[in-house]
Amino acid sequence: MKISEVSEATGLSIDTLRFYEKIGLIDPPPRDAGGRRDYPEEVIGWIGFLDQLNATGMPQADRIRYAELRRQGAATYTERREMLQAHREVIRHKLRKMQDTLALMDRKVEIYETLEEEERSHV
Amino acid sequence: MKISEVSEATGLSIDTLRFYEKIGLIDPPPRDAGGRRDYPEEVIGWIGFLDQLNATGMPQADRIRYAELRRQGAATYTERREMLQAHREVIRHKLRKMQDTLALMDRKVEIYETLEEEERSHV
DNA sequence: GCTTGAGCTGGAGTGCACTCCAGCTCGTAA
DNA sequence: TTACGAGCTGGAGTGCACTCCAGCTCAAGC
Repeated sequence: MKISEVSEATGLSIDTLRFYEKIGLIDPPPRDAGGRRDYPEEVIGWIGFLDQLNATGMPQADRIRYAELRRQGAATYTERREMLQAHREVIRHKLRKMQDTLALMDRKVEIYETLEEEERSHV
Repeated sequence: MKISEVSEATGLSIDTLRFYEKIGLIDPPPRDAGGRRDYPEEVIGWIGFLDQLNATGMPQADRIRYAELRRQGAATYTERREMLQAHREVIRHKLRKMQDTLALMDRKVEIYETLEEEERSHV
Protein backbone atom coordinates (compact mmCIF):
# COMPACT_ATOMS: atom_id res chain seq x y z
CA MET A 1 0.00 0.00 0.00
CA LYS A 2 1.16 3.51 -0.79
CA ILE A 3 1.39 6.02 2.02
CA SER A 4 -1.54 7.96 0.56
CA GLU A 5 -3.69 4.83 0.70
CA VAL A 6 -2.76 4.14 4.30
CA SER A 7 -3.52 7.74 5.13
CA GLU A 8 -6.89 7.45 3.42
CA ALA A 9 -7.70 4.16 5.13
CA THR A 10 -6.71 5.20 8.64
CA GLY A 11 -7.51 8.89 8.75
CA LEU A 12 -3.97 9.73 9.81
CA SER A 13 -2.20 12.35 7.73
CA ILE A 14 0.79 11.36 5.63
CA ASP A 15 2.96 13.49 7.88
CA THR A 16 1.63 11.69 10.92
CA LEU A 17 2.36 8.30 9.38
CA ARG A 18 5.98 9.29 8.80
CA PHE A 19 6.13 10.79 12.26
CA TYR A 20 4.80 7.56 13.81
CA GLU A 21 7.46 5.65 11.96
CA LYS A 22 10.15 8.00 13.19
CA ILE A 23 9.18 7.59 16.83
CA GLY A 24 8.80 3.83 16.51
CA LEU A 25 5.04 3.36 16.55
CA ILE A 26 4.99 1.88 13.05
CA ASP A 27 7.63 -0.44 11.64
CA PRO A 28 9.58 1.07 8.76
CA PRO A 29 7.90 -0.50 5.72
CA PRO A 30 9.83 -1.90 2.75
CA ARG A 31 10.44 0.53 -0.09
CA ASP A 32 9.58 0.15 -3.77
CA ALA A 33 12.13 0.59 -6.57
CA GLY A 34 11.81 4.34 -6.33
CA GLY A 35 12.46 4.42 -2.57
CA ARG A 36 8.80 4.93 -1.61
CA ARG A 37 7.17 3.28 1.34
CA ASP A 38 5.16 0.19 0.48
CA TYR A 39 3.13 -0.75 3.53
CA PRO A 40 1.81 -4.23 4.23
CA GLU A 41 -1.97 -4.41 4.61
CA GLU A 42 -1.64 -5.42 8.26
CA VAL A 43 -0.51 -1.94 9.16
CA ILE A 44 -4.11 -0.77 8.91
CA GLY A 45 -5.21 -3.00 11.78
CA TRP A 46 -2.22 -2.02 13.86
CA ILE A 47 -2.88 1.68 13.34
CA GLY A 48 -6.51 1.12 14.25
CA PHE A 49 -5.40 -0.45 17.50
CA LEU A 50 -2.95 2.38 18.21
CA ASP A 51 -5.82 4.73 17.59
CA GLN A 52 -7.97 3.03 20.16
CA LEU A 53 -5.19 3.21 22.72
CA ASN A 54 -4.79 6.86 21.82
CA ALA A 55 -8.50 7.64 22.04
CA THR A 56 -8.64 6.06 25.49
CA GLY A 57 -5.78 8.22 26.69
CA MET A 58 -2.72 6.02 26.59
CA PRO A 59 0.30 8.35 26.44
CA GLN A 60 2.59 8.30 23.43
CA ALA A 61 5.50 6.94 25.46
CA ASP A 62 3.47 3.91 26.49
CA ARG A 63 2.27 3.22 22.98
CA ILE A 64 5.87 3.40 21.81
CA ARG A 65 6.86 0.98 24.52
CA TYR A 66 4.11 -1.41 23.48
CA ALA A 67 5.15 -1.21 19.82
CA GLU A 68 8.72 -1.95 20.84
CA LEU A 69 7.67 -5.01 22.84
CA ARG A 70 5.56 -6.20 19.92
CA ARG A 71 8.61 -6.09 17.68
CA GLN A 72 10.42 -8.33 20.15
CA GLY A 73 7.91 -11.13 19.69
CA ALA A 74 6.88 -13.95 21.98
CA ALA A 75 9.34 -13.09 24.75
CA THR A 76 7.30 -10.02 25.66
CA TYR A 77 3.80 -11.53 25.89
CA THR A 78 3.69 -11.13 29.63
CA GLU A 79 4.81 -7.53 29.67
CA ARG A 80 2.36 -6.64 26.92
CA ARG A 81 -0.49 -8.35 28.76
CA GLU A 82 0.39 -6.42 31.89
CA MET A 83 0.39 -3.15 29.98
CA LEU A 84 -3.04 -3.89 28.57
CA GLN A 85 -4.35 -4.88 31.98
CA ALA A 86 -3.06 -1.65 33.46
CA HIS A 87 -4.60 0.35 30.65
CA ARG A 88 -7.86 -1.54 31.14
CA GLU A 89 -8.01 -0.21 34.68
CA VAL A 90 -7.37 3.31 33.45
CA ILE A 91 -10.22 2.93 30.99
CA ARG A 92 -12.55 1.57 33.65
CA HIS A 93 -11.78 4.56 35.81
CA LYS A 94 -12.35 7.04 32.99
CA LEU A 95 -15.54 5.25 32.08
CA ARG A 96 -16.90 5.77 35.56
CA LYS A 97 -15.98 9.44 35.51
CA MET A 98 -17.56 9.86 32.10
CA GLN A 99 -20.75 8.25 33.27
CA ASP A 100 -20.86 10.56 36.27
CA THR A 101 -20.32 13.58 34.07
CA LEU A 102 -22.95 12.38 31.62
CA ALA A 103 -25.46 12.14 34.48
CA LEU A 104 -24.44 15.62 35.60
CA MET A 105 -24.97 16.98 32.08
CA ASP A 106 -28.47 15.48 32.13
CA ARG A 107 -29.29 17.14 35.44
CA LYS A 108 -27.84 20.47 34.33
CA VAL A 109 -29.73 20.44 31.05
CA GLU A 110 -32.93 19.90 32.99
CA ILE A 111 -32.08 22.71 35.36
CA TYR A 112 -31.43 25.05 32.46
CA GLU A 113 -34.73 24.03 30.88
CA THR A 114 -36.53 24.94 34.10
CA LEU A 115 -34.69 28.23 34.32
CA GLU A 116 -35.47 29.08 30.72
CA GLU A 117 -39.13 28.32 31.41
CA GLU A 118 -39.09 30.67 34.38
CA GLU A 119 -37.41 33.38 32.36
CA ARG A 120 -40.12 33.10 29.74
CA SER A 121 -42.96 33.14 32.29
CA HIS A 122 -42.15 36.33 34.22
CA VAL A 123 -41.75 38.38 31.08
CA MET B 1 -10.20 31.04 51.11
CA LYS B 2 -6.52 31.50 50.41
CA ILE B 3 -5.10 30.34 47.13
CA SER B 4 -3.18 27.57 48.87
CA GLU B 5 -6.43 26.27 50.37
CA VAL B 6 -8.17 26.27 47.02
CA SER B 7 -5.20 24.49 45.52
CA GLU B 8 -5.33 21.92 48.29
CA ALA B 9 -9.08 21.44 47.96
CA THR B 10 -9.17 21.12 44.18
CA GLY B 11 -5.89 19.49 43.33
CA LEU B 12 -5.01 22.30 40.92
CA SER B 13 -1.63 23.91 41.45
CA ILE B 14 -1.45 27.53 42.60
CA ASP B 15 0.04 28.43 39.24
CA THR B 16 -2.83 26.76 37.45
CA LEU B 17 -5.36 28.65 39.54
CA ARG B 18 -3.78 31.97 38.57
CA PHE B 19 -3.54 30.78 34.98
CA TYR B 20 -7.24 29.85 34.94
CA GLU B 21 -8.05 33.31 36.23
CA LYS B 22 -5.92 34.91 33.54
CA ILE B 23 -7.67 33.06 30.73
CA GLY B 24 -11.11 33.68 32.20
CA LEU B 25 -12.06 30.28 33.59
CA ILE B 26 -12.23 31.57 37.16
CA ASP B 27 -13.59 34.96 38.19
CA PRO B 28 -10.94 37.25 39.67
CA PRO B 29 -11.59 36.87 43.41
CA PRO B 30 -11.63 39.83 45.81
CA ARG B 31 -8.31 40.65 47.46
CA ASP B 32 -7.53 40.97 51.17
CA ALA B 33 -5.85 44.04 52.70
CA GLY B 34 -2.47 42.79 51.53
CA GLY B 35 -3.59 42.33 47.95
CA ARG B 36 -3.90 38.54 48.16
CA ARG B 37 -6.66 36.54 46.53
CA ASP B 38 -9.50 35.65 48.87
CA TYR B 39 -11.67 33.10 47.09
CA PRO B 40 -15.34 32.48 47.87
CA GLU B 41 -16.13 28.90 48.87
CA GLU B 42 -18.28 28.43 45.79
CA VAL B 43 -15.19 28.42 43.63
CA ILE B 44 -14.50 24.86 44.73
CA GLY B 45 -17.68 23.56 43.15
CA TRP B 46 -17.09 25.53 40.00
CA ILE B 47 -13.56 24.20 39.65
CA GLY B 48 -14.85 20.69 40.23
CA PHE B 49 -17.27 21.19 37.38
CA LEU B 50 -14.56 22.61 35.12
CA ASP B 51 -12.53 19.57 35.99
CA GLN B 52 -15.27 17.25 34.88
CA LEU B 53 -15.60 19.07 31.59
CA ASN B 54 -11.86 18.84 31.23
CA ALA B 55 -11.69 15.16 32.08
CA THR B 56 -14.35 14.42 29.50
CA GLY B 57 -12.39 16.23 26.84
CA MET B 58 -14.01 19.63 26.49
CA PRO B 59 -11.39 21.94 24.95
CA GLN B 60 -10.11 24.95 26.86
CA ALA B 61 -11.70 27.39 24.43
CA ASP B 62 -15.14 25.90 25.05
CA ARG B 63 -14.73 25.94 28.80
CA ILE B 64 -13.69 29.57 28.58
CA ARG B 65 -16.76 30.29 26.48
CA TYR B 66 -18.98 28.58 29.03
CA ALA B 67 -17.41 30.53 31.89
CA GLU B 68 -17.98 33.73 29.98
CA LEU B 69 -21.65 32.91 29.40
CA ARG B 70 -22.03 32.05 33.07
CA ARG B 71 -20.77 35.50 34.03
CA GLN B 72 -23.48 37.01 31.83
CA GLY B 73 -26.25 35.47 33.87
CA ALA B 74 -29.79 34.50 32.96
CA ALA B 75 -29.62 35.80 29.40
CA THR B 76 -27.32 32.94 28.43
CA TYR B 77 -29.25 29.96 29.83
CA THR B 78 -30.18 28.70 26.39
CA GLU B 79 -26.71 28.89 24.97
CA ARG B 80 -25.27 27.19 28.01
CA ARG B 81 -27.84 24.42 27.81
CA GLU B 82 -26.98 23.91 24.17
CA MET B 83 -23.29 23.70 24.97
CA LEU B 84 -23.94 21.07 27.61
CA GLN B 85 -26.21 19.11 25.28
CA ALA B 86 -23.53 19.15 22.60
CA HIS B 87 -20.93 18.04 25.08
CA ARG B 88 -23.26 15.30 26.28
CA GLU B 89 -23.25 13.86 22.78
CA VAL B 90 -19.48 13.99 22.67
CA ILE B 91 -19.35 12.11 25.96
CA ARG B 92 -21.83 9.49 24.76
CA HIS B 93 -19.67 8.93 21.72
CA LYS B 94 -16.49 8.63 23.72
CA LEU B 95 -18.23 6.32 26.14
CA ARG B 96 -19.10 3.94 23.33
CA LYS B 97 -15.56 3.97 22.02
CA MET B 98 -14.19 3.37 25.51
CA GLN B 99 -16.50 0.43 26.01
CA ASP B 100 -15.37 -1.05 22.70
CA THR B 101 -11.75 -0.60 23.64
CA LEU B 102 -12.38 -2.10 27.07
CA ALA B 103 -13.89 -5.17 25.43
CA LEU B 104 -10.90 -5.34 23.11
CA MET B 105 -8.51 -5.16 26.05
CA ASP B 106 -10.36 -8.08 27.62
CA ARG B 107 -10.04 -10.15 24.48
CA LYS B 108 -6.39 -9.26 24.04
CA VAL B 109 -5.53 -10.10 27.62
CA GLU B 110 -7.11 -13.51 27.13
CA ILE B 111 -5.20 -14.04 23.92
CA TYR B 112 -1.95 -13.16 25.65
CA GLU B 113 -2.77 -15.56 28.47
CA THR B 114 -3.26 -18.35 25.95
CA LEU B 115 -0.04 -17.47 24.20
CA GLU B 116 1.88 -17.38 27.46
CA GLU B 117 0.48 -20.80 28.32
CA GLU B 118 1.66 -22.14 24.98
CA GLU B 119 5.09 -20.64 25.46
CA ARG B 120 5.37 -22.38 28.81
CA SER B 121 4.15 -25.75 27.52
CA HIS B 122 6.55 -26.29 24.63
CA VAL B 123 9.58 -25.53 26.72
C1' DG C 1 12.19 14.92 -23.13
C1' DC C 2 9.60 17.77 -20.33
C1' DT C 3 6.07 18.58 -17.08
C1' DT C 4 3.36 17.09 -13.24
C1' DG C 5 2.42 15.04 -9.05
C1' DA C 6 3.42 11.90 -5.38
C1' DG C 7 6.73 10.93 -2.25
C1' DC C 8 11.22 11.72 0.07
C1' DT C 9 14.39 13.96 3.97
C1' DG C 10 15.80 16.84 7.86
C1' DG C 11 14.49 20.25 10.44
C1' DA C 12 11.66 24.17 11.95
C1' DG C 13 7.15 25.66 13.61
C1' DT C 14 2.56 25.23 16.01
C1' DG C 15 -1.10 24.94 19.56
C1' DC C 16 -2.54 23.47 23.78
C1' DA C 17 -2.31 23.50 28.58
C1' DC C 18 0.14 24.37 31.78
C1' DT C 19 4.72 25.24 34.75
C1' DC C 20 8.53 27.78 36.26
C1' DC C 21 11.16 31.80 37.42
C1' DA C 22 13.03 36.41 39.08
C1' DG C 23 12.26 39.83 41.79
C1' DC C 24 8.99 42.03 44.45
C1' DT C 25 5.58 42.93 48.85
C1' DC C 26 3.22 41.83 52.98
C1' DG C 27 2.00 39.75 57.59
C1' DT C 28 3.40 37.02 61.41
C1' DA C 29 6.45 34.91 64.81
C1' DA C 30 10.92 34.95 67.37
C1' DT D 1 13.07 44.43 63.97
C1' DT D 2 14.30 41.31 61.24
C1' DA D 3 13.82 36.92 59.19
C1' DC D 4 10.64 33.87 56.98
C1' DG D 5 7.07 32.14 54.28
C1' DA D 6 3.15 32.94 51.42
C1' DG D 7 1.62 35.37 47.80
C1' DC D 8 2.15 38.72 43.94
C1' DT D 9 3.32 40.05 38.73
C1' DG D 10 4.88 39.60 33.97
C1' DG D 11 7.00 36.85 31.13
C1' DA D 12 9.75 32.89 29.66
C1' DG D 13 9.98 27.89 29.28
C1' DT D 14 8.18 23.03 28.81
C1' DG D 15 6.24 18.68 26.93
C1' DC D 16 3.26 16.52 24.02
C1' DA D 17 1.69 15.41 19.63
C1' DC D 18 1.73 16.61 15.72
C1' DT D 19 2.13 19.83 11.26
C1' DC D 20 4.47 22.37 7.89
C1' DC D 21 8.19 23.56 4.81
C1' DA D 22 12.15 23.75 1.39
C1' DG D 23 14.31 21.49 -1.73
C1' DC D 24 15.03 17.17 -3.62
C1' DT D 25 13.98 12.52 -6.58
C1' DC D 26 11.36 9.57 -9.34
C1' DA D 27 7.69 7.52 -12.59
C1' DA D 28 4.29 8.27 -15.88
C1' DG D 29 1.62 10.76 -19.31
C1' DC D 30 1.62 14.03 -23.16
